[in-house]
Amino acid sequence: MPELPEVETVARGLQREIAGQKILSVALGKTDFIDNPEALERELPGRTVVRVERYGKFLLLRLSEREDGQPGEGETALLVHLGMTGSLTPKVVREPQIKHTHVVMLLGDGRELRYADPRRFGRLAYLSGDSLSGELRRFGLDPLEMSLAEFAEKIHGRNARIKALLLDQSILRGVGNIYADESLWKAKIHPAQLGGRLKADRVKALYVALQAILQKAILLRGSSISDFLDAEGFPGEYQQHHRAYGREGKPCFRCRTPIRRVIVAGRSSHYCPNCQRAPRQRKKLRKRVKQRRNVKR
DNA sequence: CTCGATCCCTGGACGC
DNA sequence: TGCGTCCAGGGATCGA
Repeated sequence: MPELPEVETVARGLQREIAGQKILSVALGKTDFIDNPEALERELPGRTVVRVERYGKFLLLRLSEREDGQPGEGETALLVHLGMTGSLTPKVVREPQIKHTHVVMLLGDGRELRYADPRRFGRLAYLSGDSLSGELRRFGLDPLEMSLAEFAEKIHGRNARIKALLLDQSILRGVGNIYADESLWKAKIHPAQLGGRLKADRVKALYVALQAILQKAILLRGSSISDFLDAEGFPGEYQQHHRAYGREGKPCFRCRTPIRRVIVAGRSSHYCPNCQRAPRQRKKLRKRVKQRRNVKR
C-alpha cells in the first residue's frame, strides 16, 4: 500500500524517467476511479510533464500549457493516487500490458505511461487553476516539512485517538497504516491514546520517530508488502525493518512481548502491549476532558 | 468533533 | 482441483 515513502520513491523515479516528455495521446479503460475522464482525454494530449512531485500520497504530474491552449487557466496537473494497488510506470510499447491497466498515455519518446490498478481504489484527476489549488488545500502538513510546533498544534486539544489523527490526511498528508504503527511503536505510544492527552515530550518523541522512520523508509525505497513496485519495477526494502506492522504474535524488538493487533480508528493496529501502554477507559476520559478547547483564529 | 458502519474492489489465504 | 468465504485497506459518506 503506497504511503508517503512509496509515493516519494515513485515520484523520484518518474521525475527521472518522464519529466520533459510530451503526452501525445490518452487511452482509457475502466474509468470509475477517474474524476472526469473526458477532461483527461481532452486536456492531456499536447501537454508536457514538466515535473513529478509527491503531495501526501498523491503523485502530482505538473503539466505545461497546451500549445493551442487558451492562456490564463493557471497551473495544471494530473493528480494520481495509487490507492492500495495502483501503479504508474513508463513502459516500452511492445511490453505486454499487465492486467487491470486502465490508462495508457503515449509519450513523445515512444514509450507509454501506464496506470494499472486491480482494485481501483486509486484516483486520477486532471485539475487546473482554482480547482487544483483548492484540492491541494484540503490536505494537512507534510510530515517531513512540518516543524515540531506545527505538529504539536495539530494534535493539541484533539479528543481523537492518536492513530486516527496520524491517518487523517487533513492533519498530516502522507501517513498511512504502516508508518503510523511504526512511529507509534518507536515513540512508545499506544494507538488508542487520545491525541490531546499526550504530554509534550511524547508529542516530540512521536514527531522525531515519524520523521526518522519516513526518511529511512524513503532511503530504502519504501515497503513492498502488497506487491508494491517502484517506477522501475523494483520492490522496496523497508518491510524488513518493520517493528510492529504485520508482526502480530511476534516478539517486540525491545522487550520480547508478543506484538498485539487491535482495531483502532477502523484500522488494524499493531503495538507492543508492554512498551505502549493503553490509555484508561474512554468513558472516564470523556468526562475528564469536559472543558472546552478554545477555537483560535 | 468523533465515532462506527458501509461501500467501493480484487486477489490471496484458508477451509473443506 | 475447485469451490465458497473472509479479509485487507484508503477514502468518501452517512447517521448517531
